[in-house]
This record gives sequence, structure tokens and C-alpha cells, in this order.
Amino acid sequence: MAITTQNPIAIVELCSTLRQLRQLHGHFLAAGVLLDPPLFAKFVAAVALSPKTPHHLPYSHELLSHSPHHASLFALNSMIRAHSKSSTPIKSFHFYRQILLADALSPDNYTFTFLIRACTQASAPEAGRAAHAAALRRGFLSDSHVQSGLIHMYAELGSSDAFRGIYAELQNPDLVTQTAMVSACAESGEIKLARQLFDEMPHRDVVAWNAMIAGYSHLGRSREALDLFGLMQVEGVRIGEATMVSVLTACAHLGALEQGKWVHVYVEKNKLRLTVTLGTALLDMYFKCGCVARAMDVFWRMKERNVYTWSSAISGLAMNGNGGKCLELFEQMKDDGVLPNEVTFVALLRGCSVAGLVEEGRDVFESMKSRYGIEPWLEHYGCVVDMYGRAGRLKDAISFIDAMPVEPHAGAWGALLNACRLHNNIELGEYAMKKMMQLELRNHGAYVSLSNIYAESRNWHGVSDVRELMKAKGVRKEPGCSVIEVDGQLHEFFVGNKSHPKYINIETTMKEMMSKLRSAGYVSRTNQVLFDIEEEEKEDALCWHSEKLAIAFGLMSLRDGVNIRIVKNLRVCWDCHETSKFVSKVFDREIVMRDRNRFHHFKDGVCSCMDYW
DNA sequence: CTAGGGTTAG
Repeated sequence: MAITTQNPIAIVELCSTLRQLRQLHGHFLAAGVLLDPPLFAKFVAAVALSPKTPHHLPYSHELLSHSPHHASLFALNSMIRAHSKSSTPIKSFHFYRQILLADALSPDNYTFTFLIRACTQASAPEAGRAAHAAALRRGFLSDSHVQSGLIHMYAELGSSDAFRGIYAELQNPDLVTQTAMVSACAESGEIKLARQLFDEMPHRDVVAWNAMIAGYSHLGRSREALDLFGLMQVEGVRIGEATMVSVLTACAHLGALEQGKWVHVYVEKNKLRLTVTLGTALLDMYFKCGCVARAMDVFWRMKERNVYTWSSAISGLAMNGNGGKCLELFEQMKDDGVLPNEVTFVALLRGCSVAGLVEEGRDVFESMKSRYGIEPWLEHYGCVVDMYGRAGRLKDAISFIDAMPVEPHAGAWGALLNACRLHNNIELGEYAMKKMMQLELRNHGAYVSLSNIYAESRNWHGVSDVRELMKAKGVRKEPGCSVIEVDGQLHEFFVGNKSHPKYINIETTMKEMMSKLRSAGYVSRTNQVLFDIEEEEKEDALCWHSEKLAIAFGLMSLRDGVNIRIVKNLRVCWDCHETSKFVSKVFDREIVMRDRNRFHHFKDGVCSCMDYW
């Protein structure tokens, strides 16, 4: 685009380096464009909000401080807004102070809306209450956007009483405020109340619908999210980009590929712009449905990619076991000038871990602190332990734990425990378990891992001890559940659950399937059967694990050549994993299984995880 | 065309 003085804001958005911005500024200055205060304000705001360069915020700050006479309320509000979305939201107060100090200026409803949002972003309760008090003092509490901001803020801070109190005192909350309340209730787990408020709303626009759909999505109640989306279409509400993002999140969670593809087609048909957010949600959906190629296709088609986009892609590749590609993508991310954040590093470390790239992973972990100044979260430590452990370097894993500057959490010990299971180290496994117990954890996963370690070595005493322990501690195992999509319909299976309408056929298919597998050399192993089931039920239960039911159902329902795609809520057990490998070979059928941790792509009798998970 | 809803990891 040629630089003209007609479209200053559009040109700012095209700049990708600080130098370009400075040049542009000089150009506009020479042309006299920026003498017009409103235009100057817009320019500064555009610079501040420009996502391309990491230096945009300091630069716009600099522009403002060199032109005090141009520091209009509009410009300062925009700066507060820009900072509220940045990684340093609390700096918004700097501009708030500037407004207060300027004789000719005083804060308005916009100022408080942005300021409150900044406090929410920063999770800063004191600052938030101060902003609340100031807004009250200056009489802006009647503004619905201020109300909405406050409700969101207190929900984010976890003070349910506070946002309820605010809402209760309002005589006539309008659409915006009601929507905020729906979203706040959903966020604090009160989804029923949220739905009630939503249903009672006299008028509901796209935003309200979306708040409710997103509420379900966030709580993992994806089915309800999709149901509500269906209702929204029936009511003829215009579907927008944001709606699609929530719907895609729900599809991703469920592994509902058909519905997800439908969204993709809808987006293209209706020529919705593939914005960063929508594109990211779309590629994430494809990744979580196991469609790596499609996901990467969307990724490369996107015109703009932010840290979410890159992190999603890296994480998607990691989940699908492609660690080498993760590191490659990370290099490209850096070339692109996008700064990685904590989440990017979680994804990267997981990628190194699944691919056994220990040295690379260690470098990544080091550079995270030294180059990017990011303080590791507990998750990062857990990933490193997992990385060493998975590679069989249990000594490195344990010394890494010992050297952790923070108290090791259940995740770190859990990673070690899983490594002990993979590498049959009972002694260290027991030690890890003991450590976990001291953390008073109620997570059943650890008990299952330990039990499996005992079972591998046929130590049935150990197995029953763990079972007793679980009983004593009142830890219950979450029931295993597998979901399979057939013709766009999701079918749910639980262990030994016989309630499916086609159960008789499933049972027949299952028996045939197992006998075919046996003649192909499959031998069932009862040693990893979940130990909370009585002995005599073991053999039986093994045959009726939810993923096996789902596979049988897939075999009888899906045309030849269609992949069987299964989403499981827990980790897959050894026996089901083995069964899947055999099915993929004997029936010449690919199986894509997403478990709690990662993907397993079964083909020709081999799994993409190489039996390491 | 300054304001409410939406994206990543566990």
C-alpha cells in the first residue's frame, strides 16, 4: 500500500517493525496530518494497539509524552485500553493519573470501563476496589459498561458476593449488564443460575447468546453448548465470529469433527474473515480431532498469527507426538517476531518430552528463563521431569526434582511415577507415591499408576494395598468414558454400559472382533485391569472397557476406509491400546484415539506413540 | 467506529 495521508490508521496496522512506525510518524509529521488532535489520538491509539511489534506500547507512550498538548482524553483512554489488554495492565494507572493531573481533563465512563478491565486482567483486587470507589465517587456506576466491567472483575477475583451485591442493587440492569451477570455466574460455576438469568432476559442479542454458550464451553459442558447453539439458530439470531469460536471450542473438547467441519464450511460460505481468534479456534479444533494436516493447513492460510496461534499449533503437534516439528515451528515463531509466553513453553516442553528430545528440551527450559525472563510454572517443572523420566533418565528426573526452587507438586511426582511405570522401577515408584501421599492428593490417577506398576510385576499384594489405600482415603476412580462420532452424532460409552440402543449388535460385533484378534495373535492381559473392580469381574471388565465398546460400534457403523475416532476422558489402558493396534491391522482400519494426555494414531498394527505414554 | 461475549497449556 502506498503511504498517503488519507488512511493513517490502516497504514499503522501494516507496520511490523518499530522502524517502520517511526518512519511513518515522521512522514505524517512532515505532512502535517498529526496536527489534528483527534487524528493524533487515533494514531497513538493505533500504535498502542498494534499487535505486530513488541515495542508498540512504549513507543506510543513516548509519542504521547512528547506531545502533551495532544494528550486528549480520547488518546489517554485509548492508552488505558491498550494497556488493559497488554501483559502489563497495571500500567493503565499511569495514564489514569495523567488524566487526573491535566487541568482540562477529567475521567469519563470510558476511562473507568478500561481501568476496571485492566484490574481484572492484572488480578489486582486492591487496585480494582480503588477503581470501583473512584467510579462511584464520580457517579459512573449508572453506566452499564462500568457495571459490566465491575461484575466481570469481581467474578474473576472470585468474590461472588461482591458481584451479586452490585447486581442486586441495580433497579434496571440493561442488556449489557444482564449479559455480564450471566457470564459471571457461569464463570463462578453457577451455571444453573446463569441459565435462569439468561432465560429470563426480555431481549437477547448475539453477545448474550454467546456469553451463555461460552459459559457451558468453559465448564467443559460442551454438549449443552452445542445444544444452545442449535437453539440460537432456531431463533434466527445472527451468528457471528465470536459465536463460532465458542462452538469450535466445544467441538474441540468433544472431538466432534463433523460439527467442526460444518463451522469451517459456514465460515467460508458466509465469507467470515478468518481472524486470528477464529483461525486459532479452528486449527485447535482440527488438532483436537486428530486432523494434523487440516490443522496445519489452516495455520499456514492464516494471514496473521499471534502467540495463541503459535502456541496452539505447537501444542497440537506435541499432542500428536511430533516434537521435532514443534521445535521447527518455534524457530519460525521467533523469526516472525512473536514473543512466546508461559503456555508456549508448556507446549514446547511437552513436545520435546514425547519425542524424547532431552537435550533440546533442556535448552528450551534454560532459554525460557535466560532469554525470555519467564519464571517457570509448576507445569514447566512437571514437563521437564516427564521428559527425563520418559527417556529413562530417572536419576536426572529425581535430581531435577530435588533441585527445584519451589516445593514439588503432585504433577512432578506424578510424572516421575509414570516414568517408573514405563521403565519398571518399583522402588522409585513407591517413593514417588509416598511423596504424593504427603500432598494429601485425591487424584485417582496416581493410584492407578502405582497399581499398574505392581501389576506389571505381578505383585498382587501391592495392587490390593493400593486398593485399600484408595478406599481408606475415599478416593474414587472417575468412570472411564469414550465418545465416538458416527454420522455427526456423538455416541458415549462407559465401562460395561449396556444402554446403547444397538447394544445387542455391539455385543455380537465385539465377540467376533475379539475372536478375530485372538487368531491374529492377540493375548489379553489381565494384569492392568482396574483394581477397583472385583476379581471375578476382571476378565469381563477388560473386554468391556469403554474404548473397546466404541471401537466395536465404530466397526459396525462406519463405512470402510473411514477412520474410527475416539475421545477418552482417562488414559488408555495397556490392553485397550494393544487391542486397538490389532484392530488397525486385522480390520485394516485406522484408529485415532485421543486420551487424557495425547493422541494415539493406530495404523497397520502400530501406534504413533510407539507404546510410550 | 474508545465500551459488553470469543482463542492456547493443565
